[in-house]
Amino acid sequence: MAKCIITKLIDKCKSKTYHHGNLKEELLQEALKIIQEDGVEAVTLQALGNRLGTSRSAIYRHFSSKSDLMDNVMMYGFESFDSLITPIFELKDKDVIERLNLMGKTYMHFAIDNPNLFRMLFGERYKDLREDNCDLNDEDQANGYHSLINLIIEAQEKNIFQKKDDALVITQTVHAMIHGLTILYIDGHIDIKDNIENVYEVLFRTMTQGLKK
Amino acid sequence: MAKCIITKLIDKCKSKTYHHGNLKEELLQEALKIIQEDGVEAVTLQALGNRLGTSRSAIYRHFSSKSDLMDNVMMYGFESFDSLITPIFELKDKDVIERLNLMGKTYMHFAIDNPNLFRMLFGERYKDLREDNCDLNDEDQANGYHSLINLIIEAQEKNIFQKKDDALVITQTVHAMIHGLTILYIDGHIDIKDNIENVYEVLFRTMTQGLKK
DNA sequence: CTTTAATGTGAACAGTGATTACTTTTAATG
DNA sequence: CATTAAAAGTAATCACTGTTCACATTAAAG
Repeated sequence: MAKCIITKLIDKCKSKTYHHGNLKEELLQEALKIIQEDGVEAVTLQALGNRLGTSRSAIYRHFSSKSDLMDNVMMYGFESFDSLITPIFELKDKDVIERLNLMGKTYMHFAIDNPNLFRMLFGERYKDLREDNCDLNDEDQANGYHSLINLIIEAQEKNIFQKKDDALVITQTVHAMIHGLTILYIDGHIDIKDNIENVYEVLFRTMTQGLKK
Repeated sequence: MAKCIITKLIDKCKSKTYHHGNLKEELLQEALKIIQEDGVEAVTLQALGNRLGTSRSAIYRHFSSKSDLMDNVMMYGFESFDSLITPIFELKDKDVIERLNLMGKTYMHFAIDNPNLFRMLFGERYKDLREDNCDLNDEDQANGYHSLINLIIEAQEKNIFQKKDDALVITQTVHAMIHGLTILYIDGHIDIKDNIENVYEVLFRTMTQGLKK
């Protein structure tokens, strides 16, 4: 009798089967939500357990450590980032500068929409990950960078950008410029009262002007 | 007798007076050292206590919290950063571009020499600090930024940089570009085999070229 | 001196990630 | 179908974190 009520309560709480179905997937999604809402430091095993109706140690049935879970979260993040960026390079009807501009704007707005995730993806942590887990490096970063390099090479071949500097170095220059504005903005080092779109426009114009043939 | 030996041991350990003299100052310096050596996350009250020969709770006689201590560490960091940057703007014998170039190089090399401190100073944390503690904002950042704006204005007045865009916006553009290269490099997103000085040179040339009259 | 204020300590507390022995549920096998 | 083996979740525990508080010690002021 008593057990019946308890069981019912548990059912209500979990609102699912007792073995929770796909806890692994939900852990990743919930971690992403917490990162979005309250930042990466708010992702705690307790918080995850509370929000998913499990104990905090349940995680260790699906990930070897919290670090392991966070690494998987980052892979999700990179996929979501890539799914925005990659299609841009396929827009062959738009000219090179337009595509580059769209890439830059998309890069910045992904960061504005997902500041905490962006910091995680492009911050220091990724460096450690590269050393241990080569999957991310080869697949995700190289993928995005490869497309960007090709865009720069195309610009050089069409005599829009100068050719005296190496395409890779120019690619790094372009990335650095756009990334700098992005990270300074989301970290609050550019005053809110200034129109970020305006600063972006000046930066992008300065960049393309400076790279011209 | 026994006490004598113990006292001697304690003296040997602490190698100073029992009331430690200037623990506040040493806490700040030691925290800076730990940040330099092992990163900001290695700064722990236990670690500080061990290295200075005190208990971890001794800190609370000098700072209201660890956060408070870290804020003071940041003020030290900003001072050290400013002492490198500010003199550059006074070199009136060098032309505007030279001063700007020196500023950019100094900015980047400060970060290369003190990556963990740099991340702390120009990362997300500072945003929170600005809201609470206005001292830092008004004194440090505004100070550095003010000098840079004046340099940009000088470049505009001498017809070296274009005048159609606002000096503040150009200043933010310049900062973003140099900061972007800097942070990408120290966070390991630019391959080590590439010569960072070379990428800097291309970036700086692109920037000044793009800002020309 | 004596008193008072400043400074350092050790024990406690709640929170963190992690490990362990244990239970429950699912799935596979005879 | 019943039994067994594997998978999945839990509670207790550990070492660590920052923080607080009652207490001890030292320095300074009266």
